[in-house]
Amino acid sequence: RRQVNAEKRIGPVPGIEIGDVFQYKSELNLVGLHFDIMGGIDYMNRGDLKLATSIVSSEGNGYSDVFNSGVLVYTGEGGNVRNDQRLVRGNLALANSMREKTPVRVILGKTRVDQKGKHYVYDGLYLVEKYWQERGPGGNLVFKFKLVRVSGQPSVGLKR
Amino acid sequence: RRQVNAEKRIGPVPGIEIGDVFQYKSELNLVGLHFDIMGGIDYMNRGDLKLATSIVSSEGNGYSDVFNSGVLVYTGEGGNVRNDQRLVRGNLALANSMREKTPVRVILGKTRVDQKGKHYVYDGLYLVEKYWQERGPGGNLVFKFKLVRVSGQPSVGLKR
DNA sequence: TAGACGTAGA
DNA sequence: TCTACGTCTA
Repeated sequence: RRQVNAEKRIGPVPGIEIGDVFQYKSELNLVGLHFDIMGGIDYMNRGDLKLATSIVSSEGNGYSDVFNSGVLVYTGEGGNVRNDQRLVRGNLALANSMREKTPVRVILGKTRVDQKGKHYVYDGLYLVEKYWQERGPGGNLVFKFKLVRVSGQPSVGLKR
Repeated sequence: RRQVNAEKRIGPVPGIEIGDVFQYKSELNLVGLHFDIMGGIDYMNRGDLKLATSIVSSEGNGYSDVFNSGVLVYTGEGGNVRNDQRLVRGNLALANSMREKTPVRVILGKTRVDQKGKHYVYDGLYLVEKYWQERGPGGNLVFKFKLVRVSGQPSVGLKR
């Protein structure tokens, strides 16, 4: 019993298709889509450079991500009402992914219809187009990352 | 993608053998051994009666469970340094299981050799022999449940 | 809406 | 050691 895809990688994961649905975030770990069992941003090292591998955009956690037709504005991690987010860890990895033009897997966490927990839909590869800082609801600085879906990928369509 | 054994039950779970090892607590959920993804005590209703289905005894969480040759002294749930544990939820279910003589699946959570997380070993069916209250390290009342392994089951032996 | 013995990587 | 957008049941 080891994960099928135990290796962290950038880009598609063999055997996983766009629109695949997972019941638990831990399943994302098992199949190799997203190894960070709690965090929303997963990344790996290429030499000394942290590069993002995948992000999970979860509904209803107060992060006010914006998702529309292949464009996702994703809120960075860390910080709180009294502390600004810093360009480290996952935030740094996303910034590097922009510079290096490496794709990021996007998984959308959606509240179930019965409101019990979430399910997760793999939405394919995105590129980080830009990022900036803005004030969060508590007044602290948060990072925002604009990701744009790589064209030519099948739409999720009815499976979602 | 639904769990293989989606039905809560008392007693053995089809397809699961003593000594089976699981890498994540969420896998216990997937296979139907233990549905409560966070809690240590899982239970179900038989009519109005809560009965325990399974417990996870995790090393290193400060619960000072005692495990020796088929006898487990398991600490109840709830309470804290300022509040006594109450005979509700999982604690109540274990007490009822004693009275009704219904078996409880026991899963042992063991810290990995590399100290990174835990793995979980199914140890078979136990019966609650007695329970009592005692003072925890913080002075509050906690429940202790003495469970005894049902005889005639294969030993875990080398698989563990 | 609260409560529950969490987990893996940096 | 700390951090990380947790998740399900009653």
